[in-house]
Amino acid sequence: MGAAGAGARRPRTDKQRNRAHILEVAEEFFSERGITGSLDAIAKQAGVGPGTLYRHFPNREALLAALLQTRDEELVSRRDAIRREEADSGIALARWLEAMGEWLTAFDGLPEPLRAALSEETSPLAITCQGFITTTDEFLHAAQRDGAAHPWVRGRDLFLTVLATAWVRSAALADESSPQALHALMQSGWMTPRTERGPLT
Amino acid sequence: MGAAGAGARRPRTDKQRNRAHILEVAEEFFSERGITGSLDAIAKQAGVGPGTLYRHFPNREALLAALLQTRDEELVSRRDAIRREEADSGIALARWLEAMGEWLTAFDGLPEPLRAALSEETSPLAITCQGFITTTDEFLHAAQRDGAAHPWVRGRDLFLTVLATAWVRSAALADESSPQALHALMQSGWMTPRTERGPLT
DNA sequence: GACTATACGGAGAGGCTCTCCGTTTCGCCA
DNA sequence: TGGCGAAACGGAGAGCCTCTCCGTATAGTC
Repeated sequence: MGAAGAGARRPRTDKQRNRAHILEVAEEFFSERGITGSLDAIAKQAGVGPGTLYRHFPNREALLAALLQTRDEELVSRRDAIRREEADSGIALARWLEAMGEWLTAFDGLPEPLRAALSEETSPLAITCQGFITTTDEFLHAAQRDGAAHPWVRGRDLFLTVLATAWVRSAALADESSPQALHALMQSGWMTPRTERGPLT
Repeated sequence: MGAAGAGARRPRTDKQRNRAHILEVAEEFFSERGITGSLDAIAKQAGVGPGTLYRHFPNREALLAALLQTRDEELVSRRDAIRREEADSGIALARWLEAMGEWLTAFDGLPEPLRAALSEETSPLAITCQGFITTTDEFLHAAQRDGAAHPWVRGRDLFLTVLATAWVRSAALADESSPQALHALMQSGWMTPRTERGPLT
């Protein structure tokens, strides 16, 4: 089973090698200087021509999407871990939102293209976002069933809030207590007053 | 009184005319296409050379700051109106935050440079932001005195929240009810439960 | 080892920001 | 009203970026 066609050639090894190497270099590049650096510079540092880079990844968004795929899988693992470990649905939701927030700090400037992708259909990043929203909805519905979250909140809104919070973080960092404050603000926005429930820390 | 020096020449009329005309064109340009358009295109449309534009406004941020000054004054008027008209400090704060949010939609893409300006000292936009934060603090302190706002919130955090909300709005607009939802989320973040107080609409 | 599909590389087109300097225009004063 | 010097103009162009095109090199197959 599985041989698509007898005439199909095995893909060239240099292609795969180049792709992998470009990704390595881009990962380091974006991590250190943010996602707005020059793609030609990445190609040069990877020792390939610009044409090669653009053939593998037709634009910055595509390159970014490929880089995020690995991290995306890590986030899926965290999601499963939370599901497994956390009995309290409110805390589970809080942990999931926090995990997404951390994921969004992988590269400086990451929130921007994700926001842009949300408005477009044909973006590889849009699929990632949609997955996040779906998962958020699952955690949220559980929390709402248990009365831990306001019933009028939706997963999409929570995702947007986390995204926006990640976006302001770089400005907030100038003031050391702002990140916590924003986190608290956001949390007290969706969370119901925990009168009958234990402290959430 | 006030003649700085006897040798001071009156500024050239073409200079002032050009400056005003560039601002007119830029206002329209930014309003229609967002703030990321080509500055050279603005110069061309204004009928001046690029050199002239850049002599008046050394970079995009300076041009933006000049454009915002007029609108800034309008916001100051609204602030004064709120102070004059609104007795309930909680509602006053809510109205002020809403006014800032509207102000931030003047041009598509405006939140981004403002966030960037927050991290820098030498930006003309930073002064504007600082003014907003100060005013927010005033409304907030009054609201906190009256028990309408949580005591742990700070003006800076509220400003950042409004800024972030304005930033996600373009993505949120894809879904028509998101803006309201985000607004509600944010508001229930800083507002204390209004048990003893009238409904806020 | 030859043959062909496949991928590579880099020159370069087109666009943007911003600068520099020769030329023009304006305000002042006689 | 005319001349003069300061002030402003304008556009060529340097430098950087994204992305394309096509002649050349190379991997896989037989």
